[in-house]
Amino acid sequence: MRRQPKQVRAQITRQRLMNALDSLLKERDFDLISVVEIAKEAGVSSGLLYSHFKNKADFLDALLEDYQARIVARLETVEQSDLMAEFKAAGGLREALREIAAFAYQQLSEDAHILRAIAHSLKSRSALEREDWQDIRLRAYDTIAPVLTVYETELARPNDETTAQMLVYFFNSIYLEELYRDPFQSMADDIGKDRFISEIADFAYGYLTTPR
Amino acid sequence: MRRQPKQVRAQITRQRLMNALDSLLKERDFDLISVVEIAKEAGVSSGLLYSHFKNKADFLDALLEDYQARIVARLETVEQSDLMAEFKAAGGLREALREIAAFAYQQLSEDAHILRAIAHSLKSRSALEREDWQDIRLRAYDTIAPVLTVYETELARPNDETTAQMLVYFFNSIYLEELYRDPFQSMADDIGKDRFISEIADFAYGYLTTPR
Amino acid sequence: MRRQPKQVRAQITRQRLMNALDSLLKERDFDLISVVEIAKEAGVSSGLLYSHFKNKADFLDALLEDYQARIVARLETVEQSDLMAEFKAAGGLREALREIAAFAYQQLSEDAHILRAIAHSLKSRSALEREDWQDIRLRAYDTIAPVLTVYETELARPNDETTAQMLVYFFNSIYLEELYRDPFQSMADDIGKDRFISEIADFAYGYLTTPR
Amino acid sequence: MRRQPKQVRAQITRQRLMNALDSLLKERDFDLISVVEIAKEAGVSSGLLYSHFKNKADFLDALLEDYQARIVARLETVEQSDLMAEFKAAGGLREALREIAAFAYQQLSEDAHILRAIAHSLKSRSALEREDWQDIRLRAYDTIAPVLTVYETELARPNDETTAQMLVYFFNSIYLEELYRDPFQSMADDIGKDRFISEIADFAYGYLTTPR
DNA sequence: TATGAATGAGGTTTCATTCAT
DNA sequence: CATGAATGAAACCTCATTCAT
Repeated sequence: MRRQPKQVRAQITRQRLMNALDSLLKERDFDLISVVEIAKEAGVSSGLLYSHFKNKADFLDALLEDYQARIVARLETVEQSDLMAEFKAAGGLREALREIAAFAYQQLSEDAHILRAIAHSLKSRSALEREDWQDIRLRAYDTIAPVLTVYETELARPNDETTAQMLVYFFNSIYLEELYRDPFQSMADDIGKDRFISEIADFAYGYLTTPR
Repeated sequence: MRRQPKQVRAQITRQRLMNALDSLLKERDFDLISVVEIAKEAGVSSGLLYSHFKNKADFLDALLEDYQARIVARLETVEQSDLMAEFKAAGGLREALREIAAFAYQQLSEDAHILRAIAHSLKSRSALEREDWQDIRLRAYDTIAPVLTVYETELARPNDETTAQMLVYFFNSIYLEELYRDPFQSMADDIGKDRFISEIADFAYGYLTTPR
Repeated sequence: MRRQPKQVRAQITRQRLMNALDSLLKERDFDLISVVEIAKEAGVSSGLLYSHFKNKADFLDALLEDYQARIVARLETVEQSDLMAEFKAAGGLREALREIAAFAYQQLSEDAHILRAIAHSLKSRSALEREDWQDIRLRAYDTIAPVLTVYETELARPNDETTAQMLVYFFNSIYLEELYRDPFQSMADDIGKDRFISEIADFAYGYLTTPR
Repeated sequence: MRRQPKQVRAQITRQRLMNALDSLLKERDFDLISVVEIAKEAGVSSGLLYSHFKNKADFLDALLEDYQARIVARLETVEQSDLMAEFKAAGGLREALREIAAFAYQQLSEDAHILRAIAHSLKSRSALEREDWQDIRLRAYDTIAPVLTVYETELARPNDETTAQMLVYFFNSIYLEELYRDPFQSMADDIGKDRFISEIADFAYGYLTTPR
């Protein structure tokens, strides 16, 4: 077996560590995950983590940065995707919002653990570093805005930045609470996931179609 | 069983410990607060905590139980208060919802750290013990339902349990995210607290006045 | 109810503390018994212990000294008792030794916990203080010696100090091990208490009736 | 399951920890020895103990298990050794018992601290786990029995299990008391070690040669 | 690069002892 | 005398981090 070129091998290790942490974050808070556990999950030694990252916090940062890049790429993709076309071709605003609500739910299901980690991590940071994350909110707004424009006639509210931001904020907050809440308190479990999403879409629809 | 201090001095100390924890929970998760810190904040020695509570977890439980009793009492008070009368005497549903939204925001501002601690604590508990907390959600629903009834003619949605529950859930989720989020991501800071509350009330109003 | 005279009241408390410790020593080593436990068992407050004794170790010392006085008194009593007469009037040396063995076993059953505590306590003491305990061994020898004299014709060994001391030592060691050993290793449980005592008496009998 | 160190270095450290504990047990009860002390004695940091053993109790268990294996091996060795041949070729039962008594004393001198630790440890165990230790008693009996058979004509007592067990029990109890007792109470110090052993052998000899 | 043994600071908890009441 | 709240040293244990191999 030929040895992997050093750089490539290091890249692979780095990725395995990242995946390991990502995986463990789905079940536990970052603080409750030990370096040894991450290493074991990644199938490498714990010391190796410190060849790749300055320390444990820095490791989490790296994961979050990677995620950031990925989510920006994904949002860009969405903007030009069939999905976007579908949103625009829906029967009307209500229908479009239901699709958006379902899409947002699905996206956030996948990323909830990361977003929680971000929230957690942001508490120990300077204001400066936060800007990148604020960018993402703006991007999400850029994605929603064009769809709203398509159904502008149905809107009772100005199709401005605040409106779009409130929508993004709304979906984010509701879903993150839902997804990170323990199962026994979940609305989605109480009334069914689809019904839940539909009700959430109705909040958004009602908001948009009621004059300010 | 947690022991029931008989002496006045002990009661005072117990309260100081509780207040210290309550205060620290406003800035940090329970897991990140050390017993020594709590004791220092309370102005007592660390060992003393263990004459009042079996261990650190039990200490948090005691705080949450106290809070539970307080919140139940408060909800009962609200049900018969002038506030309730005000809600019912508002100019209409929209006006009532704004008042409710403002009231809910103010209440949750005070309790957000405790509710976070509850969510955190619930993760390590049996289903049985959760029931008390579910009761509280039902109580909140009992508080909102009568107000909705007053404005029943304005509702496009059935004035049933699901509707009221969605409302409670909505306020809870949105506000908890807002209040526990770090300030740099806060909508209330971006657009102003009153405007934020007003927008949130509009989500609720739109939801209620749009046919299902 | 008239208040007890101070001195008497203090004496009673002291005795209750002593009894509490004595009682607890039957189930646990001194180190594993907390001051609070002793106080609770005695029905007094923990601080009170320190009005009567300098510290925890001093408290044990006091108990042991009391025991010492009691045992000396008891040995004196035995020397002039019917029991002694019985030993001397037994059918022969073997019979006498069986009675002595049974008596010693019964006495040590009652005192095993104290003797253990003594052994434990002696490890942290100066040689000087030990003398009192050596006295007791001599006393026990004084008790046995006259009985041996009665059956002197049966002895194959000189009726001297060493012989008597070996006997005392023998009973002490065997019984203390037996009584303090955990039940699953006990010979008395394996072959029956009476049989065990009889075998032990036979060791003594064989020892005494075999020429040096 | 205790983990099985794979690396040589780890094995050495493990042994150093074991030796350190073994050494400290010679002067103090396990409960009175702190983890920090053990680590200091072993020349390592305290935390390291926990990479080798689950906790302090588990650490003692490991030591005892190692000892158990060693003692079983040793008993097997004795059974086929020159020593055994010597016992059998002694001038007679009395001579043989003196040799056995001396041998047992020497063995127990080396192991007294461990046997004390076992006794102590057994108090917090289930009956099941004790069986291994009972095996050892039986093994000791197996070692003595063949010697007794050689001198069967001198025995006045049946050469059966009870007899052999009483002998093992006798040596164990007497010697453990003697060796663990503090020096100022020791018979061996009072009358000389060899004399003491000789007297002890005489107890055994008298027991065996006196009809039941 | 990679390993995992080793470190040591820091966390929770216990308990003998003191002291205000 | 008596109480029990309060103290603080010391115990066990965890885990991020370092470093010899």
